[in-house]
Amino acid sequence: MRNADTAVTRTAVAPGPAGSPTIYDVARLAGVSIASVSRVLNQRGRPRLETRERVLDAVRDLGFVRDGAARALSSGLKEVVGVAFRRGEDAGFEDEDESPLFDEVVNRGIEASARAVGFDVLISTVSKEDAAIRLPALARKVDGLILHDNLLAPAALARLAEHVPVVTLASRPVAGAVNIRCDNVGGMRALVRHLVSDHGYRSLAYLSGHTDSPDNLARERALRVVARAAGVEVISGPAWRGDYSAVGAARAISSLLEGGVRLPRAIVCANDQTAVGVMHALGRHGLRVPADVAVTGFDDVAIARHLHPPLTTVRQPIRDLGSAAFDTLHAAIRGRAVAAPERVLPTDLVIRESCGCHAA
Amino acid sequence: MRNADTAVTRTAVAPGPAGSPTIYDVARLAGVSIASVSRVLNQRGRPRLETRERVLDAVRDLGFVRDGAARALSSGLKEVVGVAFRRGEDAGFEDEDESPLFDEVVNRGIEASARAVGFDVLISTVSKEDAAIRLPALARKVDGLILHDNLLAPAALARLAEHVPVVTLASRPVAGAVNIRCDNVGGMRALVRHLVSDHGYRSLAYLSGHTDSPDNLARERALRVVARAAGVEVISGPAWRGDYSAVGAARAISSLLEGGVRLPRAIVCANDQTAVGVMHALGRHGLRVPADVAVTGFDDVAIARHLHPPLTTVRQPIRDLGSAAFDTLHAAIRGRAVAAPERVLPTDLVIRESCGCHAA
DNA sequence: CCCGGCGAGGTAAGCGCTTACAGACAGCGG
DNA sequence: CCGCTGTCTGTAAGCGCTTACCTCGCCGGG
Repeated sequence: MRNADTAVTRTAVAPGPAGSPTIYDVARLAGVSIASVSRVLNQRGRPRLETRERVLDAVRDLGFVRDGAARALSSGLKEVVGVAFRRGEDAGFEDEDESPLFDEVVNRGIEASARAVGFDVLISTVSKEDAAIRLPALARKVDGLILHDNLLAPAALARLAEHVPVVTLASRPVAGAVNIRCDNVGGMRALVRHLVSDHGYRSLAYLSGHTDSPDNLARERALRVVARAAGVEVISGPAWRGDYSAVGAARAISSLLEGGVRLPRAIVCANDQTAVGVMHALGRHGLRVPADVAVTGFDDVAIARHLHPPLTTVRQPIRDLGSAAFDTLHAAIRGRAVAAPERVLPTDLVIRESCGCHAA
Repeated sequence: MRNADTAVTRTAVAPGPAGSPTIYDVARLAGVSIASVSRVLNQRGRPRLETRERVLDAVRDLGFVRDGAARALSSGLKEVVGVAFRRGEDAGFEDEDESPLFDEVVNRGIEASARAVGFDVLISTVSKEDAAIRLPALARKVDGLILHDNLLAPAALARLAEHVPVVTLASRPVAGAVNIRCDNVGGMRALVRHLVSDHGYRSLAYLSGHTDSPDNLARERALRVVARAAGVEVISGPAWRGDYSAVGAARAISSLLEGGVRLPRAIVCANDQTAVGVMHALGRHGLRVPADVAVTGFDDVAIARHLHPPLTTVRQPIRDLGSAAFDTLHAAIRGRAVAAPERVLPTDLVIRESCGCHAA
């Protein structure tokens, strides 16, 4: 009755959009109950072959696809994970950035893994200010959350994690939330040793990323530790502050150069984008890389290989970072697995030419 | 009863995730009915001030947020739009691309507009083969779809559009689906006229994008029309086929050069990424831009301004493309508005230096 | 003093699914 | 021939919300 009723109303009122067939329509056409339809669709029980076929035929004829909201409400699984990352706090957006590169690749990793198990990805850019309001709301539209950057203070994060599985990327582990990051220390150590031992450079500078990024902090610290141990000078100061972007880096280098500051033998950049900006600015001012100043990156983004000269950098398995984040989250969504509070992915030193090495 | 029941079960069984408070919990704590809670939350009717406050207090105390699936099922609005774009058909993914730039920026425009009305964005990359299966599924998780590239054949698209509002980007209008694109012809016309009339170049080549992209086709056609009218030679051939990516373009130029082909006075690229690759390859072979060969782009992506020399290109309001797509979709979701089958956004010629002009 | 009108709030019916439970029916042994 | 088992299918409850509809209490006017 309810069934016939709605069907009538529908075709009468809205023949266009909003008129998708329901499971009742399928059941009626197939001459079975909605339970049978659901069972066939979900492969539960052992429906008779004939039943199966009738249902499948009806599904095909009607072009029926289950409604996500109804399924989610009923089964308690939305099959959607939310991914939040920071964007557009300062600055208008015209010049804001030229490279969503890193996050974008991570997201692609997330998405690939998600699709493999039938999940979709709800992308949301959030500013740090409204994270406290937006994230809980986002949480109710998804089964779990992946947070880029460290969008939430530990306390707020822990509170959120009580209600929904949460995985953070390149942040710090917090009760209830697993953190995924790469081995910054190992990578940076290998890189600096190469510059110091193999090339014999005696002065370095670190052009930083966002100062509240754990990755950035860990990288800088590792550099300093190795440099100090080797008795190598580390030039630093407020002018050496970047923001992970090429424009920001170029700006920093230009103002350094125009201020007549002495440059180190090698500039170690917080990430590849920064290195792009640095090489660009250096080039503008007539400095050659690596002859005058060596430059290195971090991440091994696709462009790194195509720069002039090719960039020596530390490879992170960026895409894997995303896959790992999703897989961990998915495990948490499924059962109550997830042992370790943190998962660290390996990094590799990739030697190309910007450090002063020659192509083979 | 149901109410008390579930509450008890919950706190007993799952104190962690999955234990979000429901509207029943709020109602009980506030000492009102669920209808009142809902009314306060949705601002319907005129609840007494005291009722309002009790509800709001309870909501705050419990940290209650409405479940998206339940809301969607009940109200018929998911407040989510799906965005699908093509990715990873050919090639593994290691070298696949270096620039999600254009689509990414469009998506940001979509997201910004979506957030303004409380919508979220479900991102999904789809290959052309499984589009026919994945898109209908995606459609049932969202209120409307935005399709980048032309993922679906017109017939399939029209069928999909019968069930859910659809907006396409840079495609062709189809019954039931609105298309959003920019004024390719106007932009290209202005660009080619500048090269021909202002600079007097007598030979051009067009380094294409994907051959099944309507944008690409329109741009090439416009170029040919203007060139022919001016009696200017257009060099072409299978070697001039790119794929919108910098690596693809660099590869094309390199093989052209190594094949000893004569280059035109100016290379008009299908998009900015292509121009990046072209300039890079040209540089590698000792050719100067624009002295030996002029190069132009299309899109005016952020890097265009920072190239060496700065790129002359045609600006598309990329972000606006996304906003317009969302706004159009949103209108369709709301009521049955949406008159025109297509919306064309303006383009502007942006003259910088790669065409041969000098900086001011 | 009673009744109609009015407005706030409660009751309950769905939204389209999944699934526990019960019914129906066939095949079998006792 | 009855009852039991084991399959398959149907019935209906419920997921957490929104909202139509109705109740209740209060007020003013007749």
